[in-house]
Amino acid sequence: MAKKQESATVNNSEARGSKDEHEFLAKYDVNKYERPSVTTDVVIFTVRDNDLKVLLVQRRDYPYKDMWAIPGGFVNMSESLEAGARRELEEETGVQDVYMEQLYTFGDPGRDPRTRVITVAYFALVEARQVRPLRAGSDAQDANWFSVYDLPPLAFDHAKVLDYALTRLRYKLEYTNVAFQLLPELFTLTELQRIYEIVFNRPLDKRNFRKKLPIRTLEQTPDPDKGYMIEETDEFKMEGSHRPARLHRFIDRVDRVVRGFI
Amino acid sequence: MAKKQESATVNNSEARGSKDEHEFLAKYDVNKYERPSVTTDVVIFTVRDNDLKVLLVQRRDYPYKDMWAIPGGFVNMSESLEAGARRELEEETGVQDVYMEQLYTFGDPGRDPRTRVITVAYFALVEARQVRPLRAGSDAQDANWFSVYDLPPLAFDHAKVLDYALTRLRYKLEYTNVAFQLLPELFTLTELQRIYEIVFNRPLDKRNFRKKLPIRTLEQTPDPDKGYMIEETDEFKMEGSHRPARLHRFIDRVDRVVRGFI
DNA sequence: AATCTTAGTGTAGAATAAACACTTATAAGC
DNA sequence: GCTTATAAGTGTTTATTCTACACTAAGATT
Repeated sequence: MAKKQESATVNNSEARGSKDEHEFLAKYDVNKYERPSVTTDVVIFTVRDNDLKVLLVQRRDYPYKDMWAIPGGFVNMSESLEAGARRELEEETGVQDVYMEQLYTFGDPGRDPRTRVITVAYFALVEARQVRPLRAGSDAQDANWFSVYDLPPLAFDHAKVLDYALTRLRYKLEYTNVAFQLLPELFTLTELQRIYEIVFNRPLDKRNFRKKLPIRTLEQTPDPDKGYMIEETDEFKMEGSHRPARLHRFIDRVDRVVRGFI
Repeated sequence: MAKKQESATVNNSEARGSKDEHEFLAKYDVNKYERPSVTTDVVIFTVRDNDLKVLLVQRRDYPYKDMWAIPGGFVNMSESLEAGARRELEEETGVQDVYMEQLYTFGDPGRDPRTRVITVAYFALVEARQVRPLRAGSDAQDANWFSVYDLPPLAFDHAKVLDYALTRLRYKLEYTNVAFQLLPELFTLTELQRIYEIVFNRPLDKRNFRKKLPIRTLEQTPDPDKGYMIEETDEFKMEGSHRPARLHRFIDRVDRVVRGFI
C-alpha cells in the first residue's frame, strides 16, 4: 500500500498544472456553497494534587456567557487544524511540545446558537509543573483547572466533548505509554502507578503493575532491545521519613503503542 | 459524570434566552471570520469475491480530473456531519441503515488547490449483496469497487485517508463485532472466518477462531445471557459437493465492544 | 533503640492463547 | 451403489498471561 501511495503522488503532480486545470481553477467560485465556521477546541488534561484536572475557561460573552467551556477558537485559513489547536493550547498554558491528538469532530447544527459551527476537538496531556499560572484570554474572564470528577455546568455540548475525551484518555493509557506525558523526566514507579490510578479512578496492585512494566535495570546485561520502555537510574527520591524510591526514566519520549500495557 | 451533564443542560437553558443574549446575538456578525469549506467523505468498504473492496469514484472535473477519489461532498448547513456522510453513502450505493463511524478530520491547508477544504472522513461497512449496481454521480464520470490491496493512484490526500480507514477497520474488527455488517443475516462460520481473514490478510486457525465466538447452540439450555453474540439456526447451507454448513445469526444486530473478540 | 512510613519483591492457581489432525456429511463420477 | 473429492466440524495439550496476596528493606523521627 505504501508503494501505491507513492505512485499516487507522482501521478498527481502530472495531472495537475495542465492548461485545462488552470482555466478551471480560475473560474472556480469559492462562494458557491455557504460555509460553516470551523473551530478547534483542546481538552487539556493534567494530573495534580492526586487528581485528574482539565483546563476550562469562563466565557466573557454570549452565548453561554459566564459559563465554563473548553478552550478553543476559530481556525486560521493558513494554519493546519493541529497548528490551530496547538496555538490555543500554548495561549492557555504557555507550554510547547506537548502530546496532543485529534479526538473527534462535533458538528451538529444548533450546537452553537450563532451559526453553524463545526468543532474539531483535540486532547492534550501536559505535565503539571510545566504549566505557567493561568491567565484569562481575550474571550475568557477566567481560566482554571477543574477535577474531571467535579465539573461545573459546561457551555455548548462541551460536557459531551469532555466525556469523549476522558474515555479516549483512559483508552490510550491502557495500551500506550502516553502516561509519561504527565510525569517529569525522572519519576518513581509509585508516581507512575498513581497516574494510572487517578485516571482510571481505581486502585491497582503494586506488584502486578510493576511486573508489566518493561524496565531495564542497571545491572542487567542490556538484552539487545527486549522492548524496554523504562530504565532505572542510579538516583533516588529522598523525601519523607521512609525508604527512598528509585527514580526511573522513559527510554525514548516517543509515544508508542504497547498492547496491553496495563 | 452523567449527572454533571444533566445539570449542565438545565443550566444552559437558564443562561440562554436572556434579554442581553438576544441583543448580543442580533449584533453577531457571521462573516467576521473567513471560513473554510467543509466536506464529508465516506470510505465505503465491502467484502466481495474473497477480497476487501473500497468504493471509489472517478472525478469528472478538476482538480485531479479523471483520477479516482473517495466519494464525498459539501456539508449542507442544516444537516449534521453524519447525515451528510449518510447522504453521500446512499447516493453512491443505494443502501440505508449501514454501519458508519467518524474516522478522522483532514484539514491541512493546500490539500485542495481550490480553497481551504476541511474533510470530515467517515468509514462505512456495507453488505455486498445489498449494494445496487454502481452508477456515476453528478461529479463523477464513473464509480467502481477496488481491492484495497490493488488501488489506483488517488486524488487529493485520499491515499492517506484510505490508509487510515483500513487501519481503523482492522482495529475495529479485532475488538468489536462489526464484522456482521459485512455479512447477510444468515451466514456460516466459515464465511465469518473468511471476513476476518480477508480484512487481516492472513489465515486464521479454524478451531481457535470458533472457540472464541460466543455461540448459543440449539440444544444448550439458554444460560441467562452468558454473553452470547451468535446463535445457531436449524438451517444449513447446501452448496457444493461437501458437508453442508450450519447457518448462524447475530443475536442482536447492534455493534458491541467485545474485548479481544478475535 | 524503637517506631513509623513507603519501597520493593515472588509464587501458586486460574484463565487464556496457541498449536495441531482426524472424522463427518454431502455431491459427483464411475 | 461404491469410490472420491471437498469443505464442515470437533478436543486436547502446552505455553503464556493474569490475578490474588504478605512480608522484608531502608531511611526519618522520636
